[in-house]
Amino acid sequence: MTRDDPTPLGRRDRKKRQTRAALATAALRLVAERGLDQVTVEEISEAADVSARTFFNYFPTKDDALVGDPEADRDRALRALAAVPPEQPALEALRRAFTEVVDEVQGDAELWLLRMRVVVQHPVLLARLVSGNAVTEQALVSAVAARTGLPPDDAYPALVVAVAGAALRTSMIRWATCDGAGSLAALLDEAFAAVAAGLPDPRTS
Amino acid sequence: MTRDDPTPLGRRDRKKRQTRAALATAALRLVAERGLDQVTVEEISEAADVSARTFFNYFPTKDDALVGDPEADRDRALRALAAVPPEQPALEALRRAFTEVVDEVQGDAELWLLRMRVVVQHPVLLARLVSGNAVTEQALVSAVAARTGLPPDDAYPALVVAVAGAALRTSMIRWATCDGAGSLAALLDEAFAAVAAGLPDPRTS
DNA sequence: ATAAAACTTTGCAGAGGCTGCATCTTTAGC
DNA sequence: GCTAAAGATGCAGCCTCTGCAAAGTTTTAT
Repeated sequence: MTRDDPTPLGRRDRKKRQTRAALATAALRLVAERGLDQVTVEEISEAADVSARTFFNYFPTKDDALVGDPEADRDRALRALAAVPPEQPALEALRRAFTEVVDEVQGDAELWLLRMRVVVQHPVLLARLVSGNAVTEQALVSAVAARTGLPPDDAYPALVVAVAGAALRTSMIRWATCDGAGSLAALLDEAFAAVAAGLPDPRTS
Repeated sequence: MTRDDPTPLGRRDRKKRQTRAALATAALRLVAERGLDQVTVEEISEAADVSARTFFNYFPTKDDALVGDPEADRDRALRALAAVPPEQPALEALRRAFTEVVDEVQGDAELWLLRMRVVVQHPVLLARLVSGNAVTEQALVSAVAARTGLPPDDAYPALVVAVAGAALRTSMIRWATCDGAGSLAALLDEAFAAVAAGLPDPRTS
């Protein structure tokens, strides 16, 4: 009758995840209430019931506690991208890869809505959210270059990835400003459709 | 025989510009040599022959000394955008606005090549370069919304602006990685043409 | 020319972000 | 249980950035 534990993690790793989550949510909650500069690391740590020093064992920066875990998202996106058959055009492949990420986001809607609210009110963080993608972006560019077989100095891979990223970003912001009403995936599809159509001026439609 | 001074600035403003430029170039040079974390504000200030305290009278942040003057670029872009007749589609209007900015960049090629080299090696700065645009972007979104007459909650303006920004960013990085060989304006036009065509997969052409 | 006004530079003190190191506690594996 | 690895904590210290007040300099008005 003993089922496989869905999480083969020991108590130690469980506690780590727990502490990390506690710090992240405490940070988001406090910053949402008071603003970025009115919250110190010490206050965040206290809210999560750990020492201030421990905070920096989990996040290299105060900001990093607010923007989530870009590495996880990157891995997810890369795996999803690799799963799309190479015959598919790059833009469509990226749309599918991002759909994966977007599903994850909508699964944690509560958390992500709070996060996006905080992020749009503090452009420094928006920057950080994008720069977390700077690493991601490079990986995606390489993947696209490989799948299209283009020479490594071609402009296309970097351009598609950057544009697709722009579509994802605006979709997420739009989703958050509507307080999560509606499907994020649908917004993303709309955005990608508009891009694939060459962004025609809507007046002339 | 007294000609009009081409710069109607007093000695005070001239010195301010001079100091600002000295700080910015010193910062870029030092960071290019040693890396972002191996340069302190005190060293930058010393290289520019002012006190460390004065540095912060010019730039709110060490990073800000490296990314240039986004406000100036924003104003230029907005003015250029306003000058494009409203019948032109939004994407084309943005292309022309950015051409203005790009001309300015290529005018200061030396400085901008150094800046881009520094920026690509420090994603945090890339972030800052983009976030300087976060303010710019909002202004551009409003301008596009106004010129297209779309409802303020429409997704289109934010999407075109973000995508156009992505095209600008990748073009500038591409230009810098080729050490400024070739015309930045030409690269930008290529990128915008690809976007306007819907980013078709280059293999199927 | 001179004095007042306006602005800049600078030093100082201090808060907060962040790191390295040593120590102590908890957990995992035997 | 015992030992070794890993995490948590405290502490000292550097750096970024800000407010304040004391110079010093440029501009303006007389």
